[in-house]
Amino acid sequence: MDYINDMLDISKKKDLKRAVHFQKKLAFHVLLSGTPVLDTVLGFDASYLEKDGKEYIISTCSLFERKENNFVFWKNFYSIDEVFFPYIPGFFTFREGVGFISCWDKIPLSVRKKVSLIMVDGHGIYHPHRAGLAVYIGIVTQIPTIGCAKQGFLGNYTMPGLKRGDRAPIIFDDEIVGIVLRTRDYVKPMWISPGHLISIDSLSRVVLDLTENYRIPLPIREAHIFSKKLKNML
DNA sequence: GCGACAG
DNA sequence: ATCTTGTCGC
Ligand SMILES: [Mg+2]
Repeated sequence: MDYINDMLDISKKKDLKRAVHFQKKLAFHVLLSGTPVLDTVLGFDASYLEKDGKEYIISTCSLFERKENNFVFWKNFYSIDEVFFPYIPGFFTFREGVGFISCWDKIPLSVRKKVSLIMVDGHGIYHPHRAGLAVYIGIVTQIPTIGCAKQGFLGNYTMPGLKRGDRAPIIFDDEIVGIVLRTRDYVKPMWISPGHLISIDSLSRVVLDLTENYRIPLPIREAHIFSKKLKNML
């Protein structure tokens, strides 16, 4: 099946019935194993803008490379597209997935193939059909992907301890689908779940390695700042 | 049926 | 996500 064109078509037609079916198929192909190598990490985020009654999404991909024991900014990419699909919890892929595909297209193949991990501002398998935005991106790119959300969603979880590194499992449909992870002392935690090609056990190690002075993982934070900067320049 | 509900 | 300045607290 054509994950890209099918998703784009569903998004443009706002076809929720097909969207549900699409997500169920997506979930079937998720692989919850693997510990990604952290060489080049990509962070994805987006911001929105209204112009002449039309809504546009400003999508950004920020790349960081590991040098020794820390990550150094490499380069940014962006795209701007009109969006038709509204924000509906549980159908985020059909809104921001469109932006990701567009931005990913801007990245040269030589750069793309260096990416060893993708971090997404949203959920992975912690989703009604175990097919959040991070799952979609992971399956389309076939690169290990992690969903890093700023808020919880469905299911059950308890809040972790107050220190960086403290965590608690997220349970949905009687299964552990991710973790609530404290990335900074005394600061609101992050809700982390696998997108594709990564195990739940390796989630905390990877996310903590990419968060030091801020709550949000470095690549996602940079993508967020960059998309807003672009927006304010238009 | 009602309310909650990633960004 | 977006509309928005200063301000309080860890
Ligand atoms: Mg975002």
